[in-house]
Amino acid sequence: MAIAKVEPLTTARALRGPFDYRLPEAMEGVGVGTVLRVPFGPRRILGVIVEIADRSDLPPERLAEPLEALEAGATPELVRLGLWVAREYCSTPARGLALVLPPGTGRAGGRQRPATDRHAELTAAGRDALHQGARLGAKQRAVLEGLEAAGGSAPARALEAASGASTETLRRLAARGLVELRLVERRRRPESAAVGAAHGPVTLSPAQAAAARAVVAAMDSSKPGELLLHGVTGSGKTEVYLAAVEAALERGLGAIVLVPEIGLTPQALHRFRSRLGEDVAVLHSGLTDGQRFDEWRRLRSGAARVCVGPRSAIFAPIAGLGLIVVDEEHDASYKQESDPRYDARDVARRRAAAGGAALVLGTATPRPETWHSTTRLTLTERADGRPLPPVEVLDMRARGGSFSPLHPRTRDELAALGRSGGKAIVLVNRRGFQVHVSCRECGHVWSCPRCDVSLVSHRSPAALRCHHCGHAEGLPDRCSECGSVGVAHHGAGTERIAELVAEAAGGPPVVRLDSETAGREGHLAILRRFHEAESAVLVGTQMVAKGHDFPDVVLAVVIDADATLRFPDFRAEERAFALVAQLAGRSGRGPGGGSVLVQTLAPEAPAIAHAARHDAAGFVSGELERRRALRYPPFAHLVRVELTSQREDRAAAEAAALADSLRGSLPAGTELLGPAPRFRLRGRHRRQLLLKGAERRPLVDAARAGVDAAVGRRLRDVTIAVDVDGS
DNA sequence: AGCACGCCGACT
DNA sequence: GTCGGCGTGCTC
Repeated sequence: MAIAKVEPLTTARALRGPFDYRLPEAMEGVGVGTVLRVPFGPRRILGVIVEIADRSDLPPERLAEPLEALEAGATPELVRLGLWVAREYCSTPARGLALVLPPGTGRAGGRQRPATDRHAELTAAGRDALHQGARLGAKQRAVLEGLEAAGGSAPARALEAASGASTETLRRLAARGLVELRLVERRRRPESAAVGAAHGPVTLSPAQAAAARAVVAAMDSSKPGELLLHGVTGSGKTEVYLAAVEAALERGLGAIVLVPEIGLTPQALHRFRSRLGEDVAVLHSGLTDGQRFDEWRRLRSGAARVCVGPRSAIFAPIAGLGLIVVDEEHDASYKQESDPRYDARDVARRRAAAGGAALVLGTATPRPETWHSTTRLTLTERADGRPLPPVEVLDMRARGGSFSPLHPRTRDELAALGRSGGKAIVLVNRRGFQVHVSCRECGHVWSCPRCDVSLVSHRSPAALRCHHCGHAEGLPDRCSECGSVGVAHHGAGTERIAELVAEAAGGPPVVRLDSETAGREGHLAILRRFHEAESAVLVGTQMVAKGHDFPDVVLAVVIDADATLRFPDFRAEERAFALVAQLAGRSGRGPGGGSVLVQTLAPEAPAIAHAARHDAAGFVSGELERRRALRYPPFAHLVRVELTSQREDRAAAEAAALADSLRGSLPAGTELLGPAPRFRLRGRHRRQLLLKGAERRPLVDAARAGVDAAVGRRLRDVTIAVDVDGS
């Protein structure tokens, strides 16, 4: 008797599967990864088969049979991967498995099915009727003629439109056996950018060709391993990926290409599509549910063998993977910030190792961890042969009473741009440039009612907004505490910087790109506006430094480059370095060359100084020394356990209880820090515990044991999430 | 998580 | 007497 071990798809931490079900003989094609609808107590729920066994520990009379098997499910390999994610990040099997199932599975009303069109097909009898003068109505004749002209088969909708016939006409013809009506699957195809001529492979430079050969050699070896493709901005890493993906396809293997969330522009997609055609499927948040489901199925069935997408595309259902590429591997969007808090780069490493695929991590600004542990391939030149632009560091300290956020050199360069044309990008490091509002009389600061942060002042539309939860309220005209009418604004926001930039540059239009304008107009529409302008300045936050390539940018400016450094985060240094280096790489990609200005209060900080010299190797080796000295990853590991609740006392009590139970079972050499309060977010009070130790495995095991014990005590209204080596 | 069961107080 | 509060246990 076949027994299916089924993990129920509920969000509950307390529900511990798997549960055994008896598989009836009649249920065919069922195996590990199949999604079943099963009776569960008085309810019916969905579950995933995680194992097929030939016996159960339970007496047969207690076993129930599944009600139904869903058509689309995951592969056994992906079930293992999903369960691994659940364990590794101390989540639940259901949440790990949800990542590898068809999109929408288990969500209320989210279950997708293929879209179909009714098609009519001319039968032999229909052809005879048409030519041998059978009795036919005018509309019936028109339909049959239309069908014959279309080669014998056509969508019913088109026939009806062309002949003026109704659905009823077709149904009558079908009843007489003159046509056959069938449902034909229709693919809901994601939109692609305007299609130009499919450009074939470009000629690779010697360095690109050598890198591609190394990737292919790895793919062909019995133990492919991992490679870091460290190429300066503009060195043509994408061409190396494309060559490697083509090699994988030639070998009958599949590939996954991960890109940062914001990097998945239609242009980037189009490049893969025009080169690899229908072999490419895309999975990203901009698709409709139907499109996502159809793309998933194309991968599952093998109709597409390459998946391009953000973080979650690491779970693409591709059998026979030969290659995984992580483009811009330093990008923070590879980390999921909700439970399970997985890191797609670590999942990629796991999947590549388990499936015998090669892993390529590409970037101009490698993370210290990757640099430390991965064989390097290097592209030192830009693909067009142009030099990297010179970077000038502007010291913003002690500027003789001038408090303009723009350095005089910045103003001069913008003015020069205004006179001679061309484009500039100005990156406003958001963290240093938010405007908060306080009372001049009593010092009252306007803050979010649901989060413990100050509200940020916006001018158009005028409002105070919370950047964490989206709360918005009108600008105050008097203090809610003391009634004073003196309300002070502190700091200069992106709006203010954009005004100052427009002033300095004179003529050219200023295009603002931040989360606010992107939400209103759309990120791509704004970039397009900038792209199409003759001369313009793009002013905005982090997103101006990502995922695009404008050849006519001659000036890049970073405002307050070190703001990132002033935050207590062990990744602050690498983030500041990447930010400046990535933005610097946007300038001077055209014949006119370019320059970069970096405004900072910390010109000597290693992250700034190395970025100014385009010296990634120097930065990373120094940063690794610092990490070693301070015992940070990759030389030690951090596991963060976060407890949240609407009720502060519950969060505090559970955090204290969890700390107690952890203290009793900590591996030797492990530190436990906390519980520490974290600022309230979206109305939820938070407490955090931090485990620090030399080895990752015992830390994760201890955290999981602690979480399981807490669940055993009943968490009620407290939720727990575990973050491994995050920040 | 749901849902049933059961054991207690405060209403018609 | 019984309606309903939520603490406890169970789901193959």
